[in-house]
Amino acid sequence: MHPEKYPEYKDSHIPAQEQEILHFWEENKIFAQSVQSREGQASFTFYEGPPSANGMPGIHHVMARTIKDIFCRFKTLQGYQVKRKAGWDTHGLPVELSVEKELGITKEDIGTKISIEDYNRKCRETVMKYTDVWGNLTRQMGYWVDMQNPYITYQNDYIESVWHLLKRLYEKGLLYKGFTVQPYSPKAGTGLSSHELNQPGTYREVSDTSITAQFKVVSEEASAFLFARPGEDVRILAWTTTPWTLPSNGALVIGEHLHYAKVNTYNPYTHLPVSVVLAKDRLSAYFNPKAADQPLGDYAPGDKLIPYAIEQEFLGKKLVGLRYEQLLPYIVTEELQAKAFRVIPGDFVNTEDGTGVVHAATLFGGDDFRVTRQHDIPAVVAHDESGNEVPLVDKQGRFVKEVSDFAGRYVKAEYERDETLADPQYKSTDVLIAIKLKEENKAFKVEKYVHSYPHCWRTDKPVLYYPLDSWFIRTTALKDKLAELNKSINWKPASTGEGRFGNWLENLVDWNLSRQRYWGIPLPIWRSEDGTEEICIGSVYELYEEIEKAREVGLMQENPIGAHEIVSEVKRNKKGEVIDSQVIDAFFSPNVFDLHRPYVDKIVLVSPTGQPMYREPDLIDVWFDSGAMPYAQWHYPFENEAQFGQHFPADFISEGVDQTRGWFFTLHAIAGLLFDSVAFRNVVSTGLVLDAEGRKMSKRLGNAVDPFKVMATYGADATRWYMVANANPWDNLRFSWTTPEEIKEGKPEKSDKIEEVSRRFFGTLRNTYAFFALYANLDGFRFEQADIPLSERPESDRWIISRLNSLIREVGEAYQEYEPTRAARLMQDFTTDDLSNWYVRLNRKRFWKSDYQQDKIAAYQTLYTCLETLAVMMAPIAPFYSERLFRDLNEVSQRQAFASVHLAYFPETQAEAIDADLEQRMALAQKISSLTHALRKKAKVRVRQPLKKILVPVLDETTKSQIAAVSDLILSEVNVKALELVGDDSGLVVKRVKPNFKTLGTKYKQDVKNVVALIQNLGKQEIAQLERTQVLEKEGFALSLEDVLIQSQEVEGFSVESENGLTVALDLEITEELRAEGLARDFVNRLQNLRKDSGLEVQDKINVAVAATDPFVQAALLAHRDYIATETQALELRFADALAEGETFEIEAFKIQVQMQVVRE
RNA sequence: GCGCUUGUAGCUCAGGUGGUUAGAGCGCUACACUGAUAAUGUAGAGGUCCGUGGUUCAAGUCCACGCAGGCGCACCA
Repeated sequence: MHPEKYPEYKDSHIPAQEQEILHFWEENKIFAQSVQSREGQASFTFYEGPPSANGMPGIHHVMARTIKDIFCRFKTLQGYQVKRKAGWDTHGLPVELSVEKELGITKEDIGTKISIEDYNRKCRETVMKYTDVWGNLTRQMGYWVDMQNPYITYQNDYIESVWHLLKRLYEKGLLYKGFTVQPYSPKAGTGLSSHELNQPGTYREVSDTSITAQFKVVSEEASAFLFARPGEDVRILAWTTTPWTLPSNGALVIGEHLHYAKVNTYNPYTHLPVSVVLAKDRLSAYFNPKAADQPLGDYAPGDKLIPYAIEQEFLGKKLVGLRYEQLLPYIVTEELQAKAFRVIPGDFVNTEDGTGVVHAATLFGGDDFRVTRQHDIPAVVAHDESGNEVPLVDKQGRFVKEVSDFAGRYVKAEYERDETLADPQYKSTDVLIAIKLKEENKAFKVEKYVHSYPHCWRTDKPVLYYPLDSWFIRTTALKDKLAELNKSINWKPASTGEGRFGNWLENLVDWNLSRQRYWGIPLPIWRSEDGTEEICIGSVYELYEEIEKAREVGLMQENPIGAHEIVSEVKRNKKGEVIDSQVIDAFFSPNVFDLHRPYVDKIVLVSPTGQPMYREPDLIDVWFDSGAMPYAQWHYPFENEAQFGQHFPADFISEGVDQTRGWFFTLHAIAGLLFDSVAFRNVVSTGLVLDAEGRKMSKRLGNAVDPFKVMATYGADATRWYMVANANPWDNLRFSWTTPEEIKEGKPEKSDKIEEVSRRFFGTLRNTYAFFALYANLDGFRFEQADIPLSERPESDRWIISRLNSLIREVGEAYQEYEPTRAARLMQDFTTDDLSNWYVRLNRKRFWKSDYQQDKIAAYQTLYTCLETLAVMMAPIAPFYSERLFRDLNEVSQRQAFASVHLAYFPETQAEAIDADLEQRMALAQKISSLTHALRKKAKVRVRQPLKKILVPVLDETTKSQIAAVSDLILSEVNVKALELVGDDSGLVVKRVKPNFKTLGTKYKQDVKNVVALIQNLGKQEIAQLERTQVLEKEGFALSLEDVLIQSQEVEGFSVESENGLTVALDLEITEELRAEGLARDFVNRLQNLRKDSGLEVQDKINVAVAATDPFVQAALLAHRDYIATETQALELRFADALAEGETFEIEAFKIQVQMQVVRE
């Protein structure tokens, strides 16, 4: 059984309708069907970037998920099988912070007030706090993703896959232990996160000893330009506020584009002549201008004023590569001599203070570390007893023994005990270093300097930037490959791929995996205490086996991971005695063992030489978790190997642009490093959703938009459509809408774009459907007849079908190219402009007037086809209304075998139905109609008044025949009797020429202006001559026909309108005959209104009596009696002298009495 | 600071490879239409194309330098 009638809706509440559709989907498992029905077809792989269920979803999630949904649905319509597994990101700092907030604790309390065990248990509970809300959002917005079997990053299977990947990296030599330079508090013995460093009060004004040191330039070929005479002492000046880093100096950094100067002067401490190099902008800080004119030779040691002379100036890049002598040679190695002590460029150098030259100590500064790495400058290091490389300052903040002069001394006075500081003889290390440098002619200036410096929030002591152990993935080793692979990825927008992502890859540094935290995937590496032996565990079973080894040597009492189950086969004789027993197999059965901390920390393994090995305490970066999802979501390689193979790499992913260095990178890196492949082929990076003022949405500002509220007001479709159609997904979206409360309060000045979409697009589409349903139901049209061939349908039908097919092609291409905005706008324009405003408006009469014959059926079929096709094409963006529309149509017609639009197939373009010429003709018809309307308006002649003719001057034959073909359409649209095309020969057309700049520009260059003036002043004869002979000589210029555009802009004797070269003239003369017809039409109009006001149904018949005194009116009505009767469905139109009762119509100056009676059958 | 991105009408956005009158929708104003009617159509007003300089016969479009907003990076997830 299927319905006979198309549903007609009165006063429909859209969100409620969407609820109905949700129920339909759920009851009939449409989502599951949309996947199952594509079984065996090519698969289209989509990866869901896991959201953290730890926070509430915002409106931007609707944006991101709409984009994901669109392409998954589109590909399904194309016949691909699109599985989409949901996922949850469950680890990481935000979870920890929210737990700490909830419990009112800090990181400090972990291990004391709360055990790691309890803390992690709390994290596990908290992280899924909002899953219900997320589930609701997913459902409400119509986002189809498989929430039944999501991957969850904290699950053991997931962790095991991650471990497997880490082990593979380890085996390839891509996982190593190194260090990063981080803020470090020697007194607390711990690194500080930037979070901790951003606490109020950590940055304080302190007064430090600052030293401007002299670095002696090595005289060689590259530096020859600096040496004015043999044996000259040339030194580069560099300034530091941390003198304790000077023994570790490895390079000097300059700004390539900064200006530097070489100055001849004397050292203020040793009084020796010296030539120093520093930034030109900094000269005034080091030299007194009063001494500028003083001859160098006049200087005597001890003089207050030290003379100086600027010898030469140059750009910083000239200094790059120069070598200098090591300042404090405590550590001397061949490698250092070969590679270090060079001038290198750095983009962070400025001339606000110092000398414009920055001293770099690889291990004691973030910039220093980065810039020296980039230029392959080795770090200055000592060695401990085990031969490991160690920095020149130990973890307590003291110089190591190699720094002989200061061995064992704290590098900062603040670290000393109070008694030590109380000693009047005490001199800080900074000061001692300054003294030493002064004595050795290596200091140019020493002074106290007040600046802001970070302090540890726990000990109040200054922090050091210090190298701390970290585990890294050697991404730099495969940098080129990653960049190469990136080129094959289709990025939307392309600039994110080439620019943001491409640059990131170019400047890639090794990926620091280490996090000193509690809730995350533990690094599966066990190490002996001396660091000489280590093992990386790649599976739960491997861990089991290693524990067994440890158990054998007594390091572990039991094996918490699992057990081998020994299965024995025992044979007994009849008496029940054992005659044979045999171990036939051993199965490993894992225990329920949480792979998180603290449990894994308790596991001690044994090295091949018998040393105990302890787990490296770090957790891994949660970004590795999410980057591992292509593998770990399937528990690959332990299970689902085939599944994985089929679904790698992804065809499509999409996330916010802020994920560029996040998920996009980690996916790419892991796939590139381990699988020599991209992880995704197409990626749409979406922009941000901002508030109406362009500010970022945040809880703090209170401008966050609640997605549920928006959808409850306008429904998911309008919200989705608005987001897609309004701007490209990669542009930021200014989300503007008016809440129901604001409407009540009356805030009309705020624009509401969702409402606009809802009304303008969905409203029009609903109206168009309602129009169709109304008449189709009356006529019983159920699309039972065969399709009427296009050739037998009228021009306007063929036109809209042609437009529809063009639309199918364009929309298909737009989706295919991941341009959803283009697709949405195309469909929107088609619906409002072509379908509703032109096709339906022009063809209304065919639906309600004529008999139920071929022409009418053609009209129904045409409109039906447009609506149905539109429903399928818009389904990816507006899954709800498209479903409603499709089902409302299809339930009656049963044309398609699908219960849901989402099971249907994307329409194919019928190339033969596209008629470019027809589309051009119709465009002309639209333009001419519009111009005619404009003329009527100007003359204040109402549309119901028929007019005699319109004149259209046309010069070329193609346009002529095109207009002729659509003249009937135009005439009925504008209510004019005739359309006359006037050609060249009529003598009515006045021609105008416009310069064609494209040809003129290349031909005349500078003379263009003169030629243009010439062309604009061409007379009638000259234009005619140019047309005839193709050329015209005037004032020395040889014009050819292609240099001008000829247009007919006027018609003699008529008022005209023109646009883009098309001109229309309207004959405004109204004959008596026309006037009578106009009156009849007005009469019909009034009568129709009366019918409607009286509440008659469309199909009701009436009898009409008219009393009109004026002879003109009588004659007019009589002459058009049949017309009036047909239009108004009057069975009888009777004329009377006077009527006792009834309505009075006022038309022009006439009063007409009318009585109307319904005819009941 | 570095990198990416955006800036066009009151609002939201279009404006291949440079071509002279810069467009659309909404909003506003006026008018029209009235068997799609809590719809619809037509027209009008509304622009320093962020600024400055340059290239060019010609710049919203190309180049340089700025200004403003947004995002990312600066070892934060």
